[in-house]
Amino acid sequence: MGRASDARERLMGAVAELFWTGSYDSTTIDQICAKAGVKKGSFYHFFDDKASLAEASLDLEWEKYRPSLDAIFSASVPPFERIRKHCEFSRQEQADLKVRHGCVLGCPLCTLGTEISTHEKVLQKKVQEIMAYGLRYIETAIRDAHAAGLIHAPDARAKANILHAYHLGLLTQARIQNDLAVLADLTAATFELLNVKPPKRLRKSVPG
Amino acid sequence: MGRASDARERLMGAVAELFWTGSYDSTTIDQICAKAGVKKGSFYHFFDDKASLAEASLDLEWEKYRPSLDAIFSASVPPFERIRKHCEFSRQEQADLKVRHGCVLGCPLCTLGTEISTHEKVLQKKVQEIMAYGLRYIETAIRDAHAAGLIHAPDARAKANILHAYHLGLLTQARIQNDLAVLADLTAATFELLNVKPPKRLRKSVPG
DNA sequence: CATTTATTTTACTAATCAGTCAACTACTTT
DNA sequence: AAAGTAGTTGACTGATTAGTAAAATAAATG
Repeated sequence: MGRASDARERLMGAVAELFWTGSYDSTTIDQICAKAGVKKGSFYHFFDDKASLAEASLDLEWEKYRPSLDAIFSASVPPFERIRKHCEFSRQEQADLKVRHGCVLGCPLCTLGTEISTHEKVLQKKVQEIMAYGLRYIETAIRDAHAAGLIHAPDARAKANILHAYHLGLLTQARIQNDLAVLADLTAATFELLNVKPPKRLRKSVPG
Repeated sequence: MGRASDARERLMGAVAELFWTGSYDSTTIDQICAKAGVKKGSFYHFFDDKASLAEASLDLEWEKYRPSLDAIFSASVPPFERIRKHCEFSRQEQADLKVRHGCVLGCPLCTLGTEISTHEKVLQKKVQEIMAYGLRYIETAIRDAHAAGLIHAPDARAKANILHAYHLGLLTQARIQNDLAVLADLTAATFELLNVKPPKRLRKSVPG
């Protein structure tokens, strides 16, 4: 088996943070190595280049993030409650990041995807793939809400697309403004988009 | 007065296109010079560095873009019609870009702002400034629509923020997906967000 | 026509970059 | 303990990079 090492994992972690707190193209391999505490020779032992590392890192970060979404969007939770929790989780996450990094960082997929889409096709595809996963959680929640008669949304995919685009747009704005206040309206506006009042206050279903 | 030159303008034009079709950090000064047909010495005659050029370019591009928005959001046009035109202008613009560049490019401000916000504070501020201008057009249209009794939106700013975030989110997705189809729903969804049917088909105002 | 001013050009430096390589180390297997 | 395997290291190369500086050129002015 040879020598054991977690350098591969350290590199993936370092790059995820550097891309998020900075940008893909401004992050050099030397920087990544320094942050991970790995020498450049080792970098090239594990990865072909920056794009390969980024690809592996996206997979890993998604696997680490997935359980959170699975919990938030659990089928055992009422559909609107899922959406509310998702909004508040997202806001809280950004607040934590601001404390830790001094900046509102927004959505890492969106940030990376926007930057590299025109010139890193392999990464673009990976970003698309993971984003599609994220959309499905919302879609399912909408579909369940429709089935429960809580909302009229015969085309759950379309409705989910709207919520998702709004959510990403707001996170993007929060990053650009570097201001958490941008996210203050996230929950309320999301339910405004659904034409319902947020749950907890709402016990009466929309007439079908 | 010395020797006349449009090298300054050529540089600003080149950089605007390079940032939009690629990214800020991956664009080198040599590339910019090559595209503008300007030697590097001349570059540094006119600008201190890439960020200074970017800043000047943002101002210029905004001045070139402004008349389009002024026309679309003319007070002589009914408020919903302004919003509809804006959506369709945006979609058409992306379609033209796709023909010209082979890629859906999304919103240049958003793309640049997302990338540089954490590490180019001067540019970030400039992006914020111009984005705020864009938001005001929507805000005014919403306010006019409310005043005309077409919609119930006592907080025009908040409503405009929602439309704006959705619009940016969709453009971002269109860039990441490299797919114009993402924008197909822009107009309809925008009016769905306003809880009204799009104009032209709508002649009856919402009951107040 | 001489001077001033604005722009252009070329050649240059020094730093940084991605990527290579061969020697070296530590662990596992036989 | 010998051999094989996996990971580490540091020194290296060549290309590309941002930025400089001084001479050359072209237009405007007196």
